[in-house]
Formats: sequence, C-alpha cells, structure tokens
Amino acid sequence: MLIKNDPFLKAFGRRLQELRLARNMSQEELANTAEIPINQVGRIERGEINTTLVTVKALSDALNISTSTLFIDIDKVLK
Amino acid sequence: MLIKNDPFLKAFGRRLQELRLARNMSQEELANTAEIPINQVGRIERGEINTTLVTVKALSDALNISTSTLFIDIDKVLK
DNA sequence: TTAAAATAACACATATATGTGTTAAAAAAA
DNA sequence: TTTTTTTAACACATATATGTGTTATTTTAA
Repeated sequence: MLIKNDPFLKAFGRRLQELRLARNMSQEELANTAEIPINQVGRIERGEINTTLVTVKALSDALNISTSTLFIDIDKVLK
Repeated sequence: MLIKNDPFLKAFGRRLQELRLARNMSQEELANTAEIPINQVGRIERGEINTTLVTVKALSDALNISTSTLFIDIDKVLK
C-alpha cells in the first residue's frame, strides 16, 4: 500500500466502530470475541492498518453479521 | 493466520473468479484494471493468500461493484 | 496436432499486518 | 475530584502480503 491515510481504510474503521458501539461493546470485548489483540481493533478502527480477509471474517463473526453486511454503506461514507 | 487452506479464503477466491468470468475477463485484464500483479489475482482466486482491504477495494472497483457486493454469497458458499 | 493464450508455480526482496508487550491519555463512573 | 474503564500510542519480533521476476503447465484456438 502506498497511500497513508487511505480513505477506504478510514471508512472501514468508522463502519466497524459504528457496528461495535451499536452493540454496546468495548474494543476489548470485540477483540476477545473475535480472538484478536485489542490494540489491533483500535488500529483498524482508526484506519491505521490495511487488515486482511481473515481478520474481517473474525470481526464479522464477532458482530454476528455477514462479511457483506460489514461492508455495507462504506462506499457511501466514502463521500 | 494459523490455518492453511482457510475455507473463507477459498470461498472468496471462488467468488472473485465467478465475478471475473461473468465479465469474460482474463486474470490479466482484471489485474491490469485493478493495477495489481497478475499472479496476485491467481493467488487470491486459489485462496492461497489472505489479501487486504486495499486490494479488495481495487478488485471491486475493477469489477464495477461495491465491496459489499463482492462479499455477497460467500457465507452461503461456505456451506 | 500445433500455436497461442491463459493460468499456475516457482523464487526472492521489501513492506507491513499480526501478535505481544508496556505506558500514556482520555472518557466514564464513582 | 478520584477511581475505573476505555482507548491511544508507543516498541518490537515474526509471519506473510505485495510486487517483480521467470518458467511450467494447462487450456483454447487455429
């Protein structure tokens, strides 16, 4: 990845946070359920890292949604 | 990623190939449009690599679909 | 069958995600 | 305020995706 502060990663992070907060989950709870490190959740939400399919799947499962649903609205948020 | 031959990565690869073939595109055409290496397309389609959000976005754009659409049906294919 | 196109299968360097720590700062609750 | 919870911000080792090659195999077309 060349571009830092990628708008798509930012949008994905906001979407993830929105879904997490809608469930009244802390980053720690989400991390525990998804079985990934808590600081990784933070990095993803802030759009700092370009995460992978396996992590996306783990987060979707933890949120009880399909991966497709996790991506809904992101393109809209992208302005 | 611990698990090799991850079923989600396999399903994602099949979905990508299905969408590419539906457009009568070669891996090379898709790679050129998405501006990623051709062998990377092959590795993704075969489920060999755990690709990233930025690549997923590039592929979605090249296929003229939203990222959400790219993930549709994958959970079903996952049996 | 032969030629051409498409895909797979390698190798390898570089960048970066992951995973595990620790400490600081901010937000929420007492 | 003080305490507790939550989130951010660091550092660092390891694994792996990316990107660039080359060659082999498979598929399709002639």
